[in-house]
Amino acid sequence: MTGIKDVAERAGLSVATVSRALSGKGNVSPTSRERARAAASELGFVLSYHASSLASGRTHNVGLVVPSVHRWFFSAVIEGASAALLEAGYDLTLYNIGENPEHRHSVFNDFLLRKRVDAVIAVSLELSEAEIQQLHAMHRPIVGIGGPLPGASTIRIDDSGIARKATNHLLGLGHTKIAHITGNEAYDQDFHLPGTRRSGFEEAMNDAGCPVRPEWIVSADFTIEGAYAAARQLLASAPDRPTAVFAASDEMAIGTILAARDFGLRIPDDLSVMGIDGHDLGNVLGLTTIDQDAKGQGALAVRTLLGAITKGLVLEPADTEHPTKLVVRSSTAVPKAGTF
Amino acid sequence: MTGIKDVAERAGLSVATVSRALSGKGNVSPTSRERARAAASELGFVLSYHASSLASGRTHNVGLVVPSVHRWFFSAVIEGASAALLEAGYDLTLYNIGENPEHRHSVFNDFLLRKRVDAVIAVSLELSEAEIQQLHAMHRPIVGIGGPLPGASTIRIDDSGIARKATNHLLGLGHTKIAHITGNEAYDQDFHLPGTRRSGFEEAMNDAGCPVRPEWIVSADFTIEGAYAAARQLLASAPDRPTAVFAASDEMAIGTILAARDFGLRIPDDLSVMGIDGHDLGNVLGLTTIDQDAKGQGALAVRTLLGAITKGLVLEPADTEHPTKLVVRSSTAVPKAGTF
DNA sequence: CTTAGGGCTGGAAACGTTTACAATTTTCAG
DNA sequence: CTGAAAATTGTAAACGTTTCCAGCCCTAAG
Repeated sequence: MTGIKDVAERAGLSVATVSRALSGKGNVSPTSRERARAAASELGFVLSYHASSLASGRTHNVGLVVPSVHRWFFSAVIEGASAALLEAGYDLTLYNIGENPEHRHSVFNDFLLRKRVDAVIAVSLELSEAEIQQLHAMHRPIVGIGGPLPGASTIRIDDSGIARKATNHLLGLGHTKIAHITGNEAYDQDFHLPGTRRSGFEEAMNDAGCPVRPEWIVSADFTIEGAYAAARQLLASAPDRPTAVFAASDEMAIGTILAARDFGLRIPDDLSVMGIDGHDLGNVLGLTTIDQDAKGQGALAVRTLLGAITKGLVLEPADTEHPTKLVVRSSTAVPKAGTF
Repeated sequence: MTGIKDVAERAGLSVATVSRALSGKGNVSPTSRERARAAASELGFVLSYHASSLASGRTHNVGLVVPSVHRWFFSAVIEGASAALLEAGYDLTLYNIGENPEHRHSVFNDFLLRKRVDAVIAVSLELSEAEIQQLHAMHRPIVGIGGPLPGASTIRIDDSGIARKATNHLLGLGHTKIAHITGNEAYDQDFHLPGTRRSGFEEAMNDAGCPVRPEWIVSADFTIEGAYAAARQLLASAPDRPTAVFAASDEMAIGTILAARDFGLRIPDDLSVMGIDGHDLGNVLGLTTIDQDAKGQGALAVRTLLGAITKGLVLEPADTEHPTKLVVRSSTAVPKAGTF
């Protein structure tokens, strides 16, 4: 394997100068820089990042911790972060926590501490005190997406506000009998995200003077499958059925649409449905939603971190609110006159 | 930061012995091992993987190259591989090629050559000669999933066989007017996967003496959205419509189901639909499919690689066929008597 | 004509491990 | 008990960079 020594020899320079020339740090004369570059490319030299990391303390590697890969939000964040990192020449190390508590434990207690990453992005993770400790023990910048993360910068959307916005969209169309599909306890513990969106929903309803009917608030696990089951129950009681459903995520809205079809309910004629997210499927299904640009959030997290890393700054905790956008499609409409 | 020296000092041993004790390699007396362990945990010592990698040449890190994260197959492979790697104490570095040709180029020409990974898993990537060269230039074991990869071990399913199996399932129910949704040219260039499945379909049809109608073979891009559009065209011609659709992937089958619903076609009464994959949504939609256990394939790839790495063997190219399973749900049925 | 200061360069000391090698101790068959 | 082989241990040399430091040359101000 050709090392930096070979390059130095070939270029007729010292190892130190070659290192400076190739990394772009420090002062090197244009002549030397060019000679180093030429020699390196002739030899097909590529840096050993282990050696480089060991000597410099920079790893050019960012850790991304997610609870799941296949769920829409996380895969979108991964794609956004991945592209941004690739452009910056950084590696992305993926830690998928999954359901297994042991995996979760080892990620926080072993993997992240190995000094392999320059920074960490944690997505939608509710962390225990101990886990937060471990994160900060790395002494690396951290950005949290989609949830609070004490002591770290976070990127989030205005959950309460968009829930109100969504609810108001339905109210504005004339709906009053609106059901809400929220997350279940597990998620609320983690994050309060379902709770926050639910509050937004309730506030908007109250402001409009519409009663919130407890039996029309059902919970699911944020997946299509889960919401499908929940929506079936909700929609089963034919005599008194909501005219609109606001789901706390697009995946749950999709589950609702599928369930509605099982009952022969046409959308939006018999039932208006909307969600929150900007899921790719939304387009096909004509789902009205609030796009939260998950890819953009991933990319923003990367930019935030890289900025801090290259400037060598300590990232002071800041809370960035990511913009969202109401996307009206065909799953919501004015309620049919005389619907119950 | 506490290093191995501190541990050695505290344990009253030499650095070498501590290293051997903690890594489990070489002979160490039980007493010393225990003392080393104790000292390490008291000090909260964690190995610097950079230093370790530099000295040993082992990175405890596997690279995973995928064309996309959000599509079902890839996210499933990622989850399978991720869990297996986590258990083995390995990091997973994700290279998401995406659509951008520049990203693709830099992954093969920069990232992978940085000697940062012990092995590489390439998923469903059609590689140019040059890219294959680059891969092998790493001198690291490689496993390909879901497609041929010259000179490397591959894990694949019997595409032709399962296409025949799927088609036979429909034929067995009594269908003769069967359409097929295949991948488009881009994918066939890459991979011949759509072509192979399509051949399987045609063979089964021919064996059964059923005509294959060219206008009933439509292509899409393997996504729900793409297949939705394609299926709408296919199903638009009401007077002469197939009674069953076999899609080359579950996502395309789902797109078909959504399109069918737009036309008021009931499934399976008016139209039987089946796919290939084992997509999570299949359960909700009652989709009959052939489960290819993508997670399992990811995990198998990891086990294959790790076996080779730990034994220090060169991985001789082998082709492993992963088993698949026909899952009959409610999207396929005997065709209605008298349907055209 | 001095001299301070800055650009450029090379030597060599890190960075924190692993591991070859040699030295020492233990084990055990004869 | 003896010697050979095996087990255990420590010393020190890698691993391939980055970066501190000192030296040199050159410019420009005084």
